[in-house]
Amino acid sequence: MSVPLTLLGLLEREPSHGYDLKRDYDAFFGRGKPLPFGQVYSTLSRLARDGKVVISDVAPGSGPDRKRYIITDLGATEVEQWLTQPVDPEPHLQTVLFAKVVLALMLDRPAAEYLDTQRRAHLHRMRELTEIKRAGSLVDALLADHGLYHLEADLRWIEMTGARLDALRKEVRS
Amino acid sequence: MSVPLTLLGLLEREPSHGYDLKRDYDAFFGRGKPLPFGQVYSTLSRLARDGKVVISDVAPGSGPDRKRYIITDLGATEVEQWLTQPVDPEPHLQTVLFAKVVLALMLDRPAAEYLDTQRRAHLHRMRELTEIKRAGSLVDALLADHGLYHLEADLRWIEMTGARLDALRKEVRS
DNA sequence: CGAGGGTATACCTCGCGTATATACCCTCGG
DNA sequence: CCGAGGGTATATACGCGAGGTATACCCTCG
Repeated sequence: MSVPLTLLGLLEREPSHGYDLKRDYDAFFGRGKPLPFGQVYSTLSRLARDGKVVISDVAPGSGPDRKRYIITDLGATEVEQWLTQPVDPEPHLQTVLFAKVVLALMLDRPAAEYLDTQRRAHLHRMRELTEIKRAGSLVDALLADHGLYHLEADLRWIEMTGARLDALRKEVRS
Repeated sequence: MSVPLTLLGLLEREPSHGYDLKRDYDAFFGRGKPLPFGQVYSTLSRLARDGKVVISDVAPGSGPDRKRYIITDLGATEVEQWLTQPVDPEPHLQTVLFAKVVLALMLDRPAAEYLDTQRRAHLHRMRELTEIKRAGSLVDALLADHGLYHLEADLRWIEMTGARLDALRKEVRS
């Protein structure tokens, strides 16, 4: 998810310190997978080392001193480029599902059954996501839809692969 | 892509040594992203450390001595479980695309333009994948289809998100 | 005074990648 | 025909970032 750039982006809103950044990150991007503290601070120190943020001042708060980080011009440029440049769309033709199917065929396991199990797991998760979408905010709905679309994509692929298992087995066993 | 389990799976076919494993991996799963040597050997030593493979013998070949690795019962069990259990379907509602859109809205950037750029990049890659699918083997076609389905999923999401930018901005700015 | 929350650091393991070492084989110029 | 390079097979060493756990520190409040 590119934690460094996300934190830089949050810092471009306003200067902040580690703990608050973690909270903001969790609120906007965490979605059930909170950012570990260790990663916040190690990322911040790498950003500081590379001149993308600087420590503006150190203020006593409740607990250890807070270090307020400010984004630099270099950091702002980096955020700008990251936002401007598109994500590289599916650059490596690799997927765990495919690896499992190929290995199952190599090892003479029931690949069709495995695909079926996977299909059920996908359908189950789709029901969960549908519920999240129904009950949640707009953000929840958008993220749930993203998941749903991709799960549908997987399902289509599972169907197609299931229909070609015999041919695939021949290609893999050579 | 779970390199450790893929290598374990290849080792279940027959005992082998690092170099050959790398070649098999590249042939079946690499797809333009070859496995670096360093990762092969460090993964193998972790597998050995954890008792999932053992070194059966050391034989001179052309070059340094080859260490032949054999999968253990523990390792075979692990492969079995990995193949049997479905991949966890989209467990964390997180995506770089979403993060970029949210940050663009926070920072008052033209999110709609960014989405448009992303759409073009996706369409471009889809043409590439279509060509790969047309020209390649069955394996290539399956992997290309996987990519294509997921790119379509992204496109749908991009369209929907583009249509909801105003509402999303309100939710993010609060 | 002790519990709990805010805030930070230290440290560990992986994944991933580059660079280097080592041994053998082939070829080609002197 | 010999030896110096160059290619290939095989392995190790090292470096960096991601991700996560454990711990230290200090304040507040019951």
